[in-house]
Amino acid sequence: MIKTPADSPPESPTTARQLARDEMERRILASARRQLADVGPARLSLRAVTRDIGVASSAVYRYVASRDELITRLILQVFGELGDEVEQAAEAAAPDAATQWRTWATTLRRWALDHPFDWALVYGTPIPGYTAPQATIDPATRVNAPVLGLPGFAAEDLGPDEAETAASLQPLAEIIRASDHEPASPGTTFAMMTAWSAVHGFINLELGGHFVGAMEKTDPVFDTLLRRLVRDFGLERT
Amino acid sequence: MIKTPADSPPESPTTARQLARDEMERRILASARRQLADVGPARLSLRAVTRDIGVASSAVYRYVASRDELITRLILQVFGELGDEVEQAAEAAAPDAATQWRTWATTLRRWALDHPFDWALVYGTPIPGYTAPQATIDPATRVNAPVLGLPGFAAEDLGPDEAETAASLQPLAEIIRASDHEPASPGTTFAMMTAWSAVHGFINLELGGHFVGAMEKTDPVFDTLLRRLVRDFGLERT
DNA sequence: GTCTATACCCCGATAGAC
DNA sequence: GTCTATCGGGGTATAGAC
Repeated sequence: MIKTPADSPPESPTTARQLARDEMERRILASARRQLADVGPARLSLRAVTRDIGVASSAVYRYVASRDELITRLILQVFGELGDEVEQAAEAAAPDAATQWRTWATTLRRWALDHPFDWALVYGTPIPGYTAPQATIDPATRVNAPVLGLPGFAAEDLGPDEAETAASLQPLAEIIRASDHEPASPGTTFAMMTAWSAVHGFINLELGGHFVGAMEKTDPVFDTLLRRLVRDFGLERT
Repeated sequence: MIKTPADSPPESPTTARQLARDEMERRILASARRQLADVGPARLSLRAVTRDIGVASSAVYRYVASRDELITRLILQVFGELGDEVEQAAEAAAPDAATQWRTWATTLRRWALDHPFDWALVYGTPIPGYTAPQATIDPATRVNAPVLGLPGFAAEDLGPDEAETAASLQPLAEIIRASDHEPASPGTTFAMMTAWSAVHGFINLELGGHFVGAMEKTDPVFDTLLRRLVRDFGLERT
């Protein structure tokens, strides 16, 4: 893509226009993110965005088709940022399964505490009247990807009386297989869902203020929780 | 409080007025509950309530001081219903710790799945701009009360390197002590918080649709989760 | 691509007549 | 206790001029 001077003027009209468009989109999304913290996703308003960035209320429709589409783009952006975060943390951490898993969980919680409203947008109560389109699924799975294939994630197999549980977790096993990881036993998939639930539950209870009055500092308790999960799910043997 | 005929007419004016008032309050709260499912707590509207029950928009202010107060009364109502539910379930169940705890957790989840919007009001993402008053604390603790004093709730003690975790859980131990239960060790309070997190995490991930595509049936998985918690936290020995 | 203007809605809260 | 009227906001979305 080397341009000779004859090919185009130093600033081609297309490029300049595109730059302006990109900048406008950036401003819209940034303003919407700010609004998210103010009034929450359910009361996001396109007009408030236009007021915020100083354009006419109708101007925004050149960039965003509707309020719902704006929400979708916010979700994509948030999942993208959180996905980047956990990926970078995974790369920076030691490769053993125990460290990888604890890094993932602490990164998730740290990010949730630092961006509670963004977290709520994707993992909080669903927004009534809004249904996330299919396009949000892939970015969502990326957040969990770093721990999907961790070896040794299971302290024990499911018992013969837990066949129904094992069967119900087949889809997750299929996802793991499709991601080019070692096949996961029912004990593994069950352990993953359990650990996932425990982490999300702790984070959401903490964000909701439900620990106030029952817990002094939350960091050490979460840390102990992770240590137990690592031990109980056999991750420390790797 | 026996009334002779001379004391008051068959229907005293006070009583009739009070009955009408009660009925009106009932209608307001019922309509608001319906709205909760439609638009969510963030967009609850007093005007919509008045439209719904067929009175002038200003009439509602004789019964509710403000939108925030209506939300507070909804929260109190929801905690009340959920508290009744878990209490009744606890009474109907066998008294051993394992059964009591599993009953509590399954009742919680069943209620959440049956009343997802009511559940979200009290355990979902906080409503931006609204802060729950102190009066909501007691009804909230009643929901957890049935499992506060369960004996044997701890598989193991916290280690000496987990002193900070133990210290952080002191407030919970104090709550338990104040409720006339056996003193709870740090291992017990930690186990309680862990179990609580796991249950809430599962419920909220399920309600958020985050299990779709990864889990077929959720009931057996939750059941297995509870069995493991009971075993790991030493509840089955009682 | 931005603007004004517009159609047609929504809201919380209060004043004052009945 | 309920009403009408009102103040002073808010919103989605489109049409059409520039």
